[in-house]
Amino acid sequence: MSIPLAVLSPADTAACCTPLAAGPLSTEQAEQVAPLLKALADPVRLRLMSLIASHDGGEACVCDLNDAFDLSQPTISHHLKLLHDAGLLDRDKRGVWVYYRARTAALASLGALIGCPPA
Amino acid sequence: MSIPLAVLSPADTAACCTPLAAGPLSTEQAEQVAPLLKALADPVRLRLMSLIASHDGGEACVCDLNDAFDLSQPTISHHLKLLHDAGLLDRDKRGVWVYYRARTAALASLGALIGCPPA
DNA sequence: ACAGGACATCGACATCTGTCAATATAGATG
DNA sequence: CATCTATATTGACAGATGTCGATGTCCTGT
Repeated sequence: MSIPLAVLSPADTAACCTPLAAGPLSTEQAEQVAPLLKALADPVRLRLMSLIASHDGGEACVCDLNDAFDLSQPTISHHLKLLHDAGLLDRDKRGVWVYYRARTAALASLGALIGCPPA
Repeated sequence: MSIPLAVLSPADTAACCTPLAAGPLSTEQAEQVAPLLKALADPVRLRLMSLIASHDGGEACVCDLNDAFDLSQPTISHHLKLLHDAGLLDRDKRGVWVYYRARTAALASLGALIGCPPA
């Protein structure tokens, strides 16, 4: 199933700069956006996202990610699942390895909703 | 005490567009940013921020905010405290009333870190 | 000084979250 | 098939989080 980003992604929000300040969010909108922020709101998951997003080709193998943390393999797998379930990561299994790719469109929409640097 | 936004606010991040993808976040950076996201990662607090940020003069009285939710007054007070402690809201007591103001600079820095719409 | 209203703090509670060790699954290779 | 390796799932547990009712604090009028 695809990720419902309708709240975030319409072209008019691309006009940029704190739609948060553009008008009160509806309860429904808030309840759709909060889970995305919650998925990002953890130091480990933030680092995972930045590691993946900044990796060559915009994707990274789990095997590389495990080594970057002082955490157990199941814990990393758990965080990756949360990010994937939230729609912030795409998953691609190739042979024995699994590659995750950052959904930059989702990140951009989220960032735009929170606030952009004032032109 | 002032809020440490050094991780976010230097002018070079204003260049915009997913610094998340610009390079791996350090553990320290991730641990500084995550609490800000965590403060925002709740439907009630998201609505509070948008209500305050979009209110006349960029500030709102608690008395108005309480009415906008189906929650007890202590609960709203609690959420406001979290946002204030995270550095996303300024607090200003005037007489019997307390006014909260959105820290748009903090929001903009956060938004820029997560991602902006590709130019 | 007193009473009333606006907001914060406290204590309690159920639920959610991050972590691990143990185990399962699935693909590659002998 | 048997085995090894990479990743996911499960079960358990300590600690964090959202909510409330009760109570405290501080300002303003009377």
